[in-house]
Amino acid sequence: MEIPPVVIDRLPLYARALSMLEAREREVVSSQELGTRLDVTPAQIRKDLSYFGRFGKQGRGYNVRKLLDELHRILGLDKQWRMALVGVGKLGRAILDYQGFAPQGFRIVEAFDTDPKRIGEQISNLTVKNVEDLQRVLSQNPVDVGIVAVPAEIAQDIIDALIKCGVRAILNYAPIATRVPPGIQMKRIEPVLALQSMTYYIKNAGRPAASARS
Amino acid sequence: MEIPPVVIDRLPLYARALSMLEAREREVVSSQELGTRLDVTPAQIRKDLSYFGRFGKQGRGYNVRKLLDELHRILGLDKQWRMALVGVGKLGRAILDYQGFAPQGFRIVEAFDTDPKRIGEQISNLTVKNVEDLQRVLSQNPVDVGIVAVPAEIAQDIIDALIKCGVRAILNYAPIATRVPPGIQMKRIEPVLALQSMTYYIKNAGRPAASARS
DNA sequence: ATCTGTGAAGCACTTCACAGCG
DNA sequence: CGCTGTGAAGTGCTTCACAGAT
Repeated sequence: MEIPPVVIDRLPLYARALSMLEAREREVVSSQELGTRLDVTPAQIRKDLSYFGRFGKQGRGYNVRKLLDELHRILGLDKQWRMALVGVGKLGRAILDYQGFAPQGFRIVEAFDTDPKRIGEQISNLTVKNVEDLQRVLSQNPVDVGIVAVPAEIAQDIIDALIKCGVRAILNYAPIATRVPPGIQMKRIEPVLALQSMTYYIKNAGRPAASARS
Repeated sequence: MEIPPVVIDRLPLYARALSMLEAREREVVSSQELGTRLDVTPAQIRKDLSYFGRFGKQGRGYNVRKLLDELHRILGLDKQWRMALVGVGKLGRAILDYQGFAPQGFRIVEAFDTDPKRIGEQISNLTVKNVEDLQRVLSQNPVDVGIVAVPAEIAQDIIDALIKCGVRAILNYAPIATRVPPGIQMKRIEPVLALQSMTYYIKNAGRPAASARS
């Protein structure tokens, strides 16, 4: 069955909410309650889950632990994922420092750059390697995901190189439209675009006066 | 007229591509070419633009400069936008350091934290202030946008406080579902969720063998 | 000849509403 | 009685296809 991409995008959201409930030792949750927490309609949640099976009990709701396990399995979150970072400028360093990936099973195991000043440098237990060695390094020790944190001008080349090395998913921080062949996943992280669409909605509201508002 | 939100989300993308073309002194571009660069169908681009007016010339295409100006006006990018950052941990510092906001007219003019060790610290020309003074500081000198880079546990409280201070748009880096009242814009930056949905598609492909691939 | 602007058709996603199970 | 699972209805977005402008 072909599952709508938006559904796949919501599953991690559900998984995260369930993790939180599990940490609080909640045993059961209804689509109603989950929906209120996540700002998603209960019908949406039930429909989304129904693409994958029947995980609930009528009259009761969903067993938190069981549903979380199912979602992890469905999303492939029951494995460790190896990632390579390309670009260790300011942004790249912040990504290496970020404590949010590892607890979810995403480990950065290689870091690359083009700048001779950075190559060889030790950051967060990794030695920065030359991008020219990307192919050699990754063919000996493949990774699943590439994280791109290079200037826009070279982002497409880096992405092409990563894909040649067998990377199947790319998390792209470079602010530019890039293309990947079919079958390769890519998601962009674009704070500026996010801001630029929000301004559309707030541009006419007028900044609140310096005095007002409680 | 009510414009589909997805349309608004694409406009900044068009604007960015046009900026690039303008920098290369391109005068005219067709929906066809723009679409190829951005991986959007030409019909989509024409339809999107048609919500706002008639900007093209039949048989020729769009004047790059003129269309870019129109998009800037439509999106409210012809102004400067004042932003306040809350949370100056590792992530917050990286955001303060980020060179991508200012050139697009987005300036971080205040930084707040709860940690006494950080309050008073000078980072990137800003003095970190106490979150308890948020209300006082922002009522004297309002900002348009709040950037939230605090731990998940306090993100909702911070968001509520920002909205009380007249902030109308929020860029949220905290990994948690939060709610905003109607009329307030919020976009989330969630690299982990992005990874967790991509794994669904690649989980069965099998990691390439250590030797293979050219 | 080329490329826009746009109704109409088509497709994808969401919500409804209720049968059926616990 | 409460809540799931799900066809069917409804909504919103995308693509088609072509009239019309240059």
